[in-house]
Amino acid sequence: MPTVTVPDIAGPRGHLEKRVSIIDAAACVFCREGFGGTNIDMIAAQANVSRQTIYNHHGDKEKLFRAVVRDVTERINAGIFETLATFPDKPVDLQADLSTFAVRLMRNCICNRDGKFLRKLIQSEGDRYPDLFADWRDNGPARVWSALAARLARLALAGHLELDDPDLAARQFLALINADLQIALLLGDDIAPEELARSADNAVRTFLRAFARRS
Amino acid sequence: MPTVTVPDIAGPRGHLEKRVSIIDAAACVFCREGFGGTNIDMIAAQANVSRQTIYNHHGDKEKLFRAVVRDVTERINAGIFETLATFPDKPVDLQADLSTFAVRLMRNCICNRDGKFLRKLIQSEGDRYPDLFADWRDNGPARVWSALAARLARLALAGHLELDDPDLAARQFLALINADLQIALLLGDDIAPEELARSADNAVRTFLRAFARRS
DNA sequence: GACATTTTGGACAAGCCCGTCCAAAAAACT
DNA sequence: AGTTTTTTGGACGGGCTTGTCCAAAATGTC
Repeated sequence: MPTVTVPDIAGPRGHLEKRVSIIDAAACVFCREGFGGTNIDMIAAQANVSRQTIYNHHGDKEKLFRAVVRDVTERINAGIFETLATFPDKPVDLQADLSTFAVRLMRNCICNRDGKFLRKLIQSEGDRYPDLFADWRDNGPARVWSALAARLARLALAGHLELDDPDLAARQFLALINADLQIALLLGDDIAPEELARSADNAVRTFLRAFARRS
Repeated sequence: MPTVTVPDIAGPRGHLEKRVSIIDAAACVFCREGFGGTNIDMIAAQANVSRQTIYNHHGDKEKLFRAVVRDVTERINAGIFETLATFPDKPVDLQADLSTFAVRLMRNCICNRDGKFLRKLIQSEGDRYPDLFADWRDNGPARVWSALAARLARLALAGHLELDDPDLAARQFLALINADLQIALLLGDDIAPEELARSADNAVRTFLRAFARRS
């Protein structure tokens, strides 16, 4: 009986190393070329692996794609909540503390490779594979917003902010952070650290103009 | 000598009707499927035209794509500046006037089919055809920002706003407008008018909290 | 060193799609 | 009606890609 290499979630028992190397390379190529523009040979070359090995591990172009998406979304979600944990609950200098927090959020979650990939993928393949992103759609942004909203509400309770609607404030905080970077993000350029800092500073200044407690 | 149908900008003298019908259908399909995922037969079917006719008119898949992009960007730019002309220079009720202006901007320029298409295309094919969007990149957002900034500066001069940096304010105005709609825009959902109005209202309220002249 | 598992590279069939050619039909024009 | 232009549909070659098969090589395990 031919040992069919079942692409289980746990993996057969093949070398994990190759497995992740393939997913990594696939993410890279899929992101650059899109699903339709990618062919397996590109991925094989990028991963330094024979084409057959890819089929052994993942069985199918679409299955591979799904595996990549799962991988990326998980990593992104983890990164976001990790960064949210560094929110300045006891701020010394509200402007400065929120600003560095914003920079962290951008750097770790939005401007990095995974963030770029997810945005691109959701927009280009979102309607073709609705189920693929359904999970992210339901559990991604909404949970981030409410987590951030909770932190902002605490700041309001502590007397630092004046908020009517913490959820709205959270969304607007994130929107302002993106204000100066939208085109760069759209075009996929990378962003210099100073630019990032400047943009976060602008965002937080406006945010506080709107929501800081009037003295 | 075989009359080579040159795909000049002015068109040979073939039926304009077919010409635009093709470009329209192509925009539709390219938007849905991406460049790589589109095949000419889909476009032919959608346009009720034989495949050969498409080749007669536009000669090439890539040329057709470029024509579509040119078409869409032109229409978008025109729409934006048309809408910018309706900016409330003499506001009666600042909140209400800016809010309806924001709604117009969203409806006419960002949430419509062309807006969706351009965003999707820039993100998915932006790096493969850099020259295609170079024009938009240089003349699109920057000019919109400065036009909007000029309008905001006028409001400031008239005593309605307090602005340090009108350009920054313009970017942040646009960012706030998008705050509540980001996911819907990313996923390509259409947005109910009431939702649009509510979101514009939220954005303008926060914008004015930050920038309205302190009484 | 012997055995089991994985990986490799290359060959291969099947399918898809682009772009071309062509002759017949339709439409537009005079 | 007669002529010119455009459109149509179908056939076709060539290229590329996916996924499979297989035997040889590499790698790891006991």
